[in-house]
Amino acid sequence: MALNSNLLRGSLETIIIKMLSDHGEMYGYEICQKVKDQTNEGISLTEGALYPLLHKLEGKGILDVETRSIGNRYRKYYTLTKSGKKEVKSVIKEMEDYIKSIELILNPKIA
Amino acid sequence: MALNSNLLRGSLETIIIKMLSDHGEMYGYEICQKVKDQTNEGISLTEGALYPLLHKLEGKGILDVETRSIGNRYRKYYTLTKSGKKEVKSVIKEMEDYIKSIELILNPKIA
DNA sequence: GTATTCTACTTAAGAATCTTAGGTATAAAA
DNA sequence: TTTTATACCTAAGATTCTTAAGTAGAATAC
Repeated sequence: MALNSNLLRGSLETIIIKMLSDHGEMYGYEICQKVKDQTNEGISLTEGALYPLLHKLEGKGILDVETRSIGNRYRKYYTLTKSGKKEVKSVIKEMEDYIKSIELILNPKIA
Repeated sequence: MALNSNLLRGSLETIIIKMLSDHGEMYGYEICQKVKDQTNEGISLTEGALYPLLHKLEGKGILDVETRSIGNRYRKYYTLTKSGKKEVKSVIKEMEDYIKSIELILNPKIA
C-alpha cells in the first residue's frame, strides 16, 4: 500500500500548485497520474480529494480552467492564474520549511 | 508566524511518538516546548490538538500515563507502551518515505 | 462482439484532524 | 499585585480527506 496514511493531509494544495507550475497546463486525471509517476507510487491522490480541490482553487482565483473537446469527450485543463503564480514561491518555501522542521524532529541535533 | 499552515495535518501523531521515543517520559506541555525548541519555532503544537491526541493514543494502548504530584499541582507523564515502541520504526519510515515523495515533487528528476 | 479495464469527470455523506476559544488552577516574575 | 508562564482540560465548528457511488467514452482482452 502506498503511504497515504495521514501525512498527505494539508499538502495536497501545494502539490497541485507545484505540478501546474512545473508542467504548465494539466487536467485533473493527468495530475493524479503524474504525481504517482514522479513519486514511484509513493503518493496517490484520490479523485474525491483532487477534483473538489481543483474547483476550490478555481473559485479562489488561483487556477483557470478551459474545457476542451477530445473527440467525443472532454477534458478540463487547469493553469495557474497570475495570482496563482505569485503564490508558487511562498507555498514551496512553506513546504520546504516544514520538511526542515520535521527533519529536526527525525534527526535531532544533540543539544 | 510559524508555518503551521496545513502541512502539519496528519503528522502530529508521528511527532509525539518520535519525541517520546527519543526523550523517554514526557508530559504534554513539555512536548509542546521541546518541539518548538527543536524546530526553532518552526512547529508549534496547539494544546487543543495535543491533549486530545495524547488521550486517544492512550486509549489505543500506544501510550501509558502516570500522574505525578509536583508540589501542589500535577503533571501527566506519558511513555510509550510495549505496543507503542513496536510502532516507532514503521511510523518513522512512513514519514521518511513521505518526505522523499514530497521531495520528488519539489525537485523532480528530469525524466 | 462483448466484457472488462482505463480514461475522465462529478458529487455527497461521513470520518478524521485540527483550530479556536474558552475554562481551571498553581507558580513565578514584573 | 498584576501579569506571564506552567499545566491541564473540553466543546464547537472548520477544514480536509476517504469512501462510495454515479456517468460515459475509449481501448483492450477474451
